[in-house]
Amino acid sequence: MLKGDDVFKKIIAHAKEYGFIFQSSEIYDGLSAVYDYGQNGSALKNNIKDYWWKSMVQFHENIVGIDAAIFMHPTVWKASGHVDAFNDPLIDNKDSKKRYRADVLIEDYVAKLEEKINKEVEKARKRFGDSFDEKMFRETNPRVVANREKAEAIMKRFVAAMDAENLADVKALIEELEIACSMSGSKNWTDVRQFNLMFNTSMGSLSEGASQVYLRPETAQGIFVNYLNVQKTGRMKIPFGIAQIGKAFRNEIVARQFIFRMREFEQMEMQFFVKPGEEIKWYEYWKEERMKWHLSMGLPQEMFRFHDHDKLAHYANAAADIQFEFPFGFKELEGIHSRTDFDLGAHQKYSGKKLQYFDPETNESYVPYVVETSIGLDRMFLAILSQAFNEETLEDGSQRVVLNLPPMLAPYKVAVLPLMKKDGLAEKGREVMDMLKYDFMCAYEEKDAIGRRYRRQDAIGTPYCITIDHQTLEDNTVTIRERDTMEQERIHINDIKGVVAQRTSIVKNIH
RNA sequence: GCGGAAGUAGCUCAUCCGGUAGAGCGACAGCCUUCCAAGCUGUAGGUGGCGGGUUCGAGUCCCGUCUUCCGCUCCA
Repeated sequence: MLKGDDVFKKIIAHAKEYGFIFQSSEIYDGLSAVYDYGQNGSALKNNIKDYWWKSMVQFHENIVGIDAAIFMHPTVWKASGHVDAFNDPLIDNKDSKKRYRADVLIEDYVAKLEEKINKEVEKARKRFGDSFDEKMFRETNPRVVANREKAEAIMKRFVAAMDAENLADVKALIEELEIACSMSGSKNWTDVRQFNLMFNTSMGSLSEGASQVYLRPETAQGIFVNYLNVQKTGRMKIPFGIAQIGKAFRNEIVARQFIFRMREFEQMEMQFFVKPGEEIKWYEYWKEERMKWHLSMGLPQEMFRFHDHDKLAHYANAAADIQFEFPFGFKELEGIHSRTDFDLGAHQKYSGKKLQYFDPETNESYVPYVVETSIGLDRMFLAILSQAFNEETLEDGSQRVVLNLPPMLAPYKVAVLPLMKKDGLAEKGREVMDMLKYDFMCAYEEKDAIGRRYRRQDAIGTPYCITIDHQTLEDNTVTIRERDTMEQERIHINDIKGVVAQRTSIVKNIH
């Protein structure tokens, strides 16, 4: 992979120019942090999905796949903690650039008032000695009463403003109270904004009476709520896993870096259900397995590293990222988390349904522990694309831009190129095309010089080019050109299918 | 969100101090050519991101807005 500041820009430009990634709604000036996959991008993305799915589901007897809906019962997100944890009013100090939760600022202010009251009380206690009647003092001392009434008024107004979703009044309150940023001392605040991680929409055709539902911010909950369904109908025995690929939505405040952080994105997740006490063993197992998976695609080892989390989320007792060295640095690509029994436990509590597993060996029931592997499909796409993108200077001094994609992931596996249109070469090319197209994604091109067509295929990462020349008409042989080396060999038409299948197969990548 | 930069043809860019936009590549059609882009001919493609303002006249100056990139901030 190339490095440097310009490379990322080049990759983005290449992704657009060759039909991999377009900005969403581009003709309307685009929609921020939303992207569309074009003709080649969707093919590459599907191939990544396919490889992941096969690696997780097809190659593991004890892992099955599901496809849960994006809409889920609103209580799911209460149980998961998403509703409470990510619904905060935020405000920024313009001078220090420091971001605060508006509710915390106000509550801190109120806490200070209470401190004042308590100091007042303590002072009085010393002054009056044993005869001090605290209750009486609190109810009658003018300063205490004033502060308490002020605190109560503030909280009342704050709660009312929040209930009415009147964020302007929350800001007004902060300004009236002259709350200053603790870092800069500045009172120069931005507007208060509600940070809603989750997108919401209404279910039901009439807006009144319709219930609010969320677009899921992660796919995992679709697996958890189906845990019992799958376990029972699939007669699954612990340990077992449920995999899923699907869209998720997060209303990121700052979404950037191309498809690295998008508002609509796709996750490939597998939740592995294990016996309590064995979760760390499986956590270590999946960390290694997932790293092997990345390396199986031929991506260089030095571009990956583990990053263990020191600070754990509320649901986890161990967590690590697999980071990839993107053109803009090492960033999270995949997460492996030991989620304990937090999710199933929470759903058991909220739903009132028993989400347990009866272990015939020990003759006891328990809520399984969960080890999660969760990879961002779009990030994987970007990792592969940025790793594959290369600008080469050839021996003759000419340049070529090539995507050295793993052959099994390439949008087109093979391009069929008659050397010339005339002399029946085009017709022969069509025959070859018809022979191959049911087994492989094939491109066919007969326009322009052969060299130019090779370069076009290089630019979209087609690993093999079949060229039909005059000799083909005589002995039914063609040349097959390898993308990375540009070397050619002559093979019989009847062997093309086998050769391409062998060289682009997944099996080649499995150890 | 804050600060900086940018936005002109599909792509990369030009257009002097304001005078109604051009090139290369690419695309398309044809010619030539028996193996690694840039031979020949022709054609299409732009209300200069969008909206206002100043001006006789704005791609050019001013304001707003959208989008992208970079830095900071944030990120279950």
